[in-house]
Order: sequence, then structure tokens, then C-alpha cells
Amino acid sequence: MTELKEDQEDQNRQPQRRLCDFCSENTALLYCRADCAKLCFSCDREVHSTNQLFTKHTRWLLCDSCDSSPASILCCTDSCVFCHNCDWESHNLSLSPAHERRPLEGFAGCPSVSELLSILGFEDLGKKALLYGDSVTSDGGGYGFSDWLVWDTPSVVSLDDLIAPNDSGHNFQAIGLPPLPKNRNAACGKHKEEILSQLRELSKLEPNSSDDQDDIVPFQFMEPAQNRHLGFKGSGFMQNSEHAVVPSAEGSAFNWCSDTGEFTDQGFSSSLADCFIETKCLLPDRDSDVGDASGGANEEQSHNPPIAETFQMVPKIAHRELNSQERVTAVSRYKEKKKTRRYEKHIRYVSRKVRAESRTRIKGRFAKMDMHQ
DNA sequence: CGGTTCATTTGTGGTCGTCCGCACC
DNA sequence: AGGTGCGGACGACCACAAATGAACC
Repeated sequence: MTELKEDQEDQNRQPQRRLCDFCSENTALLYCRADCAKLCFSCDREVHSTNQLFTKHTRWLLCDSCDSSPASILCCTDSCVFCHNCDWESHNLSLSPAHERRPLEGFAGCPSVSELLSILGFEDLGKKALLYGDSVTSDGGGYGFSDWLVWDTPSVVSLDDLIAPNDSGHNFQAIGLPPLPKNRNAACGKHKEEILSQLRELSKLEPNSSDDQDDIVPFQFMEPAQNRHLGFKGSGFMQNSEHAVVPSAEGSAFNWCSDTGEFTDQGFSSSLADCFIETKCLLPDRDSDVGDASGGANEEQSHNPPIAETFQMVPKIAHRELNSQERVTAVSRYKEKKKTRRYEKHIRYVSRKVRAESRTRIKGRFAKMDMHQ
């Protein structure tokens, strides 16, 4: 909590560094490489919902250290997100090479508040709790925001993920980086309070905002003993479930170190969780279902399986032995997804790009300059 | 310690060739 | 089941300005 307070003070001390490039009012929390812009959640939605092209822009959280680059590393020890540069400086040069870190990924599209919560690792919180955050205090029995801000993220690794291109500005590769967990986004660094605050505001603007999938039951409750003995603090589905399961699908050398000795192949668990996310996205968006805001949560649940139920399915699958058919299906989905995975190219030096585009070529290759010209 | 010089490394894009998965016969 | 063709994905290639690092004054 003290750290949290310090973080907030830090934010207050440097308000200008994180000003939204679009509205110049709110604190910027996201970075869009395609636009080279720092954005608050509100402007991010405004900007990236205008047309289908913009929705393809991938956005990252803003680096907690330099406040100017997309964060690609989460330091669980510091509860901070870093860009490659700052991660390098923080964890290589000095102090804390042993810090527990893991990669982060951005998100694209135009996610709803609920989806953003999920992306940022707040799926436990839910939109409803977000909206009525005041009623659930951190002191006493309820779950205040601050309670959700403290978690441990598992160390994970997949060989594929380690091969992921470094699209940040330099060539530094994260050092001693553990494999990617299924949910690579489940973290939001030092600015959690600001993130939650902006999401809360955003949530109020969404139609049907009070009637959401936020009957999401904290995952740790559904997954009692297993994850708890792993030392998780109820950080949400992704953090927990990722550890849980999954048979080895592609011989990944990196496994979830489940003390239970269950199958814990990371690659496969990734696929499961990814498929799971896709399933979630395919569900009717109740946020957009403006016309049906009357039914109570329970009633609605009975008609339309809430996302929370979908989330619950995974641990159920996870804890039983997958039969061969399921395994084959999951593996093929994983391969398919891996096949189509794309990363936006990041231009570090625009001047070089301009020059390269204007250079003479022979069959696509750069040709020598004509000395006589 | 700061500035300068020099050597080395990096980054850039269009095309080609190779590999792989898939469909079809 | 095996062979063939097609299409998508992806790495290699090229020259050179810019960036970076080391050495020196």
C-alpha cells in the first residue's frame, strides 16, 4: 500500500509527462505505435473506433518509467510495466536482475470496458464492481480496488513467445525473461488506480453499463486448492488458470511448474486460453444489447450464458484429463493461431525509411549509387 | 571531464527463393 | 495413399546514412 501511495505521488509529480496527446487533459495510459500517440482510455476509444482500419492499431500500456514508450515487460516484483529500454536499464545495469518479469502484449480492436478489464487482468473485478467501486471498500470484508491491485503473476514461458520479434526501438532483448503466460496482458503497472478510474468513467458511458457480465466470480474461488497452494492471490482468471493445466502439445521445453505435477505445457495452455478468449469474444456483447437492460443478473444468466460462465469452463476443462480428440483440436487451434500471428512493424528511424524508399533498387535489392550523379 | 575523430554496427524496403499447408486429382 | 499445384508466410539480400561506441586529445 505504501508503494501504491508512492506511485500515486509519482504520478502527481509528473502529470505533464503522461498527458493524453489527443485531449491534452487526461493522463495518458496507452500508447499507439501506429499513431505514435499517448492516449487516455477515453480518447483511445474515440480514436480507434472511427473506422475498421484504426481498430487494427495495436495499443500498449505506457511505460511506467519513461512515460513515452509502449510497455512490453511487466516486472512483477516492482509492479511496474517497462518498455524494452527501461527494462534493460532497470534490470540489467543495476539492482535487480532477479526480479520476476514477463512479457506483455498489446491489444487491438475496440474492446468494451469489460474486455479491457479482462485484458488488464481485472477480470475478477468486473464492470459492475468497477462502476460501484465505492461500495466495495478495501477495508473490511469487501473487495476494494486496492485489493485487486496486488497480485502475483506467474512466471511462464513458451519457446515461441521467446522468439517473438522485438519491435521496440532497440535491439535489447529482455534478459532472463520467462515465457509468456496465456494472458500476457494481465498487468497494468503503477497506474492501476488511474486505469481503473478512467475505465470507470468509460464504463458509465457504455450502454447497459450497470448490467454486465460482472457476475464474474473471482476465479480463485472456483479454483480453490490448486492455485492457492501455488501462492496466487486471486489475480484473476488468466493469472491463475494459466498455471493450471494442459498437456504437452508441442514439446515445449517450458512448463508451468505446477507443484501438483499436472500437465503444464505452456504452449498448449496458451492455446486453450486463447481459444477461450476467442470464445468469449464470440459471445453476444451484452454491453451493446441496449434494449434488454431490464432483466436481473440472475435471470439474464439463465438465458444468456455470461462470460463468467465461459471463464468457469476453462478450469473445469483444465482439471480433467483431456481426451485425445480435445487434445488434437486444441493443438490444431494453437497451430492455426500461431500461424496467423502478426506483429506490426515498428519504424524506429523514419529518416532511414524515407531514404530506403527513395533508393534505387535492382530486383528489390538496394543498388549502388551512381558515382556520376 | 568534455569534445572530437574514427571505426563499427544498425536499420531501412522491395523482390526473390524456399518452405509449408492445403486442396485436388 | 501419394503426387501435383497453388498460395501464403517468411528469411535473405542489397547499399548506405545514421547511430553507437571506443580511442584520443
